Amino acid sequence: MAEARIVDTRERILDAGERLFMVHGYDGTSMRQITSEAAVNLAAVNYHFGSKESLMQEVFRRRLGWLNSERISLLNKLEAESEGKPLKPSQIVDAFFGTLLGIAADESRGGMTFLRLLGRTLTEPSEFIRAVLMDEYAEVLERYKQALFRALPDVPKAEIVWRFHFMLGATSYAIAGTDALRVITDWQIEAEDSTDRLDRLLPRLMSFLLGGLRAPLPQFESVTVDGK
Amino acid sequence: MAEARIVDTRERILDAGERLFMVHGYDGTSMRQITSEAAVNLAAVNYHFGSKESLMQEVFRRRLGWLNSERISLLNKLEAESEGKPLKPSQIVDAFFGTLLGIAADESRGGMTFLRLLGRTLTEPSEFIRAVLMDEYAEVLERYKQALFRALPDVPKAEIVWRFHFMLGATSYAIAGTDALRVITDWQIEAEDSTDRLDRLLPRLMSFLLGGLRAPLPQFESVTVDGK
DNA sequence: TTAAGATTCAAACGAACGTATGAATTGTTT
DNA sequence: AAACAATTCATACGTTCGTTTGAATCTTAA
Repeated sequence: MAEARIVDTRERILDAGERLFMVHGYDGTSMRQITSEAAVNLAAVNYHFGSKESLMQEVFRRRLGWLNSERISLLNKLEAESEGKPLKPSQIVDAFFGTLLGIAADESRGGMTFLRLLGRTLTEPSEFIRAVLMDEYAEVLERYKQALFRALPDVPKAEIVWRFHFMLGATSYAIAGTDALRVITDWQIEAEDSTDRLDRLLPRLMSFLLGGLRAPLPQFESVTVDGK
Repeated sequence: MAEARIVDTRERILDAGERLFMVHGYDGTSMRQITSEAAVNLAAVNYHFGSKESLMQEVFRRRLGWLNSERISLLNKLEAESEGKPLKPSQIVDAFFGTLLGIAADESRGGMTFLRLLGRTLTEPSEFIRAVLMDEYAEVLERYKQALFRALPDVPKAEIVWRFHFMLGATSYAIAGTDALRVITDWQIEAEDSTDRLDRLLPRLMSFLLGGLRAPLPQFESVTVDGK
């Protein structure tokens, strides 16, 4: 069976690349590491994907395609059910970030490995990676932005955009930095095993995000660094 | 004057490294790029710093030393003034994140360049970089964590730790990703010039962070993705 | 069974990497 | 001015990088 072999090789490369890019970053990962971990020949990456950059693109495309179409159809469903009335902010936030966090427990969608790769990549403004993310994300972000505008008609649009931005940051960091911060500090987050921690991350994060989204609007006059 | 020359060379290297590490990351930046931008000889980095890794360490140490001692003394001052009573959460958040954001407008402390480097580095779990950050950050994080515990005696400590974590993420992303997200989407955040945007970032972020910090506690039972 | 196509393989390519060296230059001290 | 130390410089070292190549192997189909 030729197809099985091809798929195996391609997917083994994608899996290895996903994991290694997550741990060491794009520039910190070599083709030899990838092909070695995937147990394929060095030339296989260039044969199947063309180049290292194309491999990175495919690593993202494989996961983001599903994630974002899921987000879109979830939003469509919510809006269909609401019959023209604005959605609740919590519904929107839940749909966007809940779908994302749901990947953590689903190894077939990339699991924590892909989530952490995505989290760290959002702060790496490498030119071609930004292009890939922009390509995959533009439509989804626009749809959710508009939904939030309708859900919060009294909040200035600029403020909503910023707070969406902050929510993305808190989330991406909550995922990507989970281990990093635990090492940076020696915080003992009580005795939660890792599945417990994961189960509880979503409600914890959601409370935080909604609290931030619905916070009182800032006052811009006479603001100083020391808060006086 | 020999000293002036030494300092010039060292600082030019540090400045160039800071900027290039911010743009391209550690692995994506070569010594030849750094020495070329700094207009010094290729061997100067190894002469003055010993290695590329040591240079990276020094780039952080140069800025984090001041930042964190500032944070500590600010907290000391606040606690001295409060005469044993717990601080207000907003004071603590202001002291920690306000000091950080204050760097943005202060070129002599690194400005936006260093802030964005710091932001993107927190999601890069490279071994030796983590060690540097841990070294510089451990004391400050512990002090502020304890202050938050006292300020919010009714909130479980694990919850506070998580929310501090989320706040760090929102902030780091707000800084590091400012341009990235503006490119990912084509959001027009009205007609604010960049200094206006910077002036308003702090109050905007602070409102969001405090809203998240003081949000209702999450309910862990029967939580589903769609929030029903 | 055999020809054609798809995939894997070992080996090599030039380029760029971080680092080291020893001579040349500059600055300081006597 | 001479001796000494500190710094800069051009150059080269050995490695590793991403990519390419052409032969070998495997799969599919006539």
